[in-house]
Parts: sequence; C-alpha cells; structure tokens
Amino acid sequence: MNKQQLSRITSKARDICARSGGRLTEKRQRVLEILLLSDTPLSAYELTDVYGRACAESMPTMSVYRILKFLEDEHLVHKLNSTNKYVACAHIARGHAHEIPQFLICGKCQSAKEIAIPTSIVDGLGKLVGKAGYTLMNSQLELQCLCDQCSVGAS
Amino acid sequence: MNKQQLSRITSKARDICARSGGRLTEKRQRVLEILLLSDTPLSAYELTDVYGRACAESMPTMSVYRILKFLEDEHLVHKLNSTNKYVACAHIARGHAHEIPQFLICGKCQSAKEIAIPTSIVDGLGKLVGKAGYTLMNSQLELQCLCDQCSVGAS
DNA sequence: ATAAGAATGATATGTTGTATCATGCGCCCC
DNA sequence: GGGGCGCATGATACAACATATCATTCTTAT
Repeated sequence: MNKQQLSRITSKARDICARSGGRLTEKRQRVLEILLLSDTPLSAYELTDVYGRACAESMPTMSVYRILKFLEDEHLVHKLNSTNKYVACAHIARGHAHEIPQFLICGKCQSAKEIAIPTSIVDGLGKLVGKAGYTLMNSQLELQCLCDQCSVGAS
Repeated sequence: MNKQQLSRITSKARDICARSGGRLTEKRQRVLEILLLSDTPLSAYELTDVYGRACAESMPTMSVYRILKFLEDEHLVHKLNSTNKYVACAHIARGHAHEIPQFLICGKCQSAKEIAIPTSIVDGLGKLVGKAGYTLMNSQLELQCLCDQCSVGAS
C-alpha cells in the first residue's frame, strides 16, 4: 500500500468517525495505519511494540486497548477471536458496508483475508441453526486455511 | 444425564483412550464427567473450582490444562476459541466420528450445542475460499446464536 | 524389587484483558 | 481569551487465561 492509498483510507476513516460523533485522533490514526500496513494481524501488545518503535514515544498498552475498542466500534478494525489479534477492516475505502466480517486465516504465514460470504451460504447456515433450536445472531467466521503462496512453497 | 448414561459414555471414552495407547485415569475421567454434566462450557479455572468442590481434594490448574489437552487430543473434549471454554464432545457414546466440530453458542445462557454442518455447505465454503486464493483446512465454526428457550423468555 | 516411563504436583512466568483513578487537551460559551 | 466541561490518554493495579520447567508419585514390565 502506498502513501496515497493510505491517506485516502485514513481520510475516509476520519469521515466515518465524524459521522458517529467520534474523532480520529493522531494516536488512533497511527494505530489504524499500523494495522493497515501490517501483513498479519497484530495483538494489542505487538501493536504497543510497533507503535513504540515507529513513533519514538511509546503508548501504554491500556491505551492501545482503548483505541482498538474505539476503532472496533467504528467498524474500522476487527478482532480475530481465534488468535486474539486485530486487523484493519478491508472495506474502509469503499462504501464500508459493514456486514459481519468473515476471515480466512493462513495457518502458516498468519495472513488474514477478509471476505464476503454469499447470502446463500449464510441462509443455509441459518436454516440449519434453526433446526437445531437456535437463532443465528452475528457470526464472524474465522476459517483456518492455507494461502496459495504457502501452499506452493509447502513441504 | 443419568448415572447409567454417564458410565456408558465414560466406558466408551476409556476404550477410545486405550485404542490410542492412552489411559483414562480417575482424574481425567472426573474432569470429563464434570464437563459432561455441565449445562455450559467451562473455563480451565472454573473446572478447577468445580473439581475442588466436587472431589474434596483439589487439583492445580496446571493439571487441569494438561488433562484438557489430553482429552482434546483424544477428541473427547473441544475448546471454544471464542470464549476460551471447554465442552465435552457430544459424540462420544455413538461411533464418535470426529469430524471438525461446529458449535452454536447461546449469547444469553451460554449453552453450546455441537452440530454437524452438511457437506453441501462445507463444500460451498471450500469453493469460496478457493476463489479467494486460500485452501480450507480444519475449521471449527462457532456461531453466535440465541437458543429457543432464551428467545421465548426474551424481553 | 527395580528401572523406565507416564501422570501429576508445585512454582514461576508469560500473555491477554479490564478496572480505576489521575492527568492532559480541545472546544464551547460567554 | 479565561473558565469550565467532556473526551482522550496515562499510570497503576490486578484478573483471567495459558505455558514452561523441574520435582514427585504412580504404573507397569521385566
């Protein structure tokens, strides 16, 4: 991602925050940028480290958690429950229709790709769940995968 | 679950362990029984508490983790990643064909139901994942739901 | 009986996350 | 532009979840 793309996204993110009455402060923006630029999801403590190295002055982890919570509430960041790590939302630039995010997580390189699951599959799941006596609420799927690059180089 | 059912399951579990060269010791069996009898998934520390209250002498949490790992390796217990809690496998008694388990988790009463996802849906997901440049590996789905009982009583 | 290996205990520490109170900083109103 | 209000951040403590490591006990085979 180049600088121009990055600034376009953060600018959009700023708008999104503004619409909900929030503010994308410099620190919040930096955290978001770190996630946008990272190849892999990062834990709150990894973010603390990267922030400290990138920004000269460091940030207490508590603040990182608070900022992550803010960014999650704005749907700018998602948390991967299976790994306790955080990723930037892949859809900030365009419309940013925040349906439930779904992720493919590579078990080898840890990359995570945010994808859309078609209605047909979600509906199928919904029916199944109904038959089992449950009602489907929000469900962020995290599918354990192998990415093509890691497949190719695999032993 | 009555005593007879419980002993049938633990006996089956003993067989399963034996076949893989493991041993279902008394402590391992007790941990499994606690999970079998529990209405909801339990964390390792909750298990420690219950064990201590049920068995007069307590067990260090470290041992609970080790026992859980053993039981997981035998596919007698599953871990819910979204809540960091553990459940007994629902299929010990019958054939115990351990495919990837899938769970419906009630957001209100925390009950978790283990279900089977039909091949059609899994295949659909697999194709989708393939198009995104990934290969689906093991994927334990944990779907956030509301169970019918909680729906009825809901506000 | 005894040695080997498995299971468990004890202790320490690492990782993830929350609670709470203090401090700083921007913004609005007059 | 000073004063005060509210949001953002810092600092500190601690809770919850999990692993590492070495010691001890129990099983089992010979």
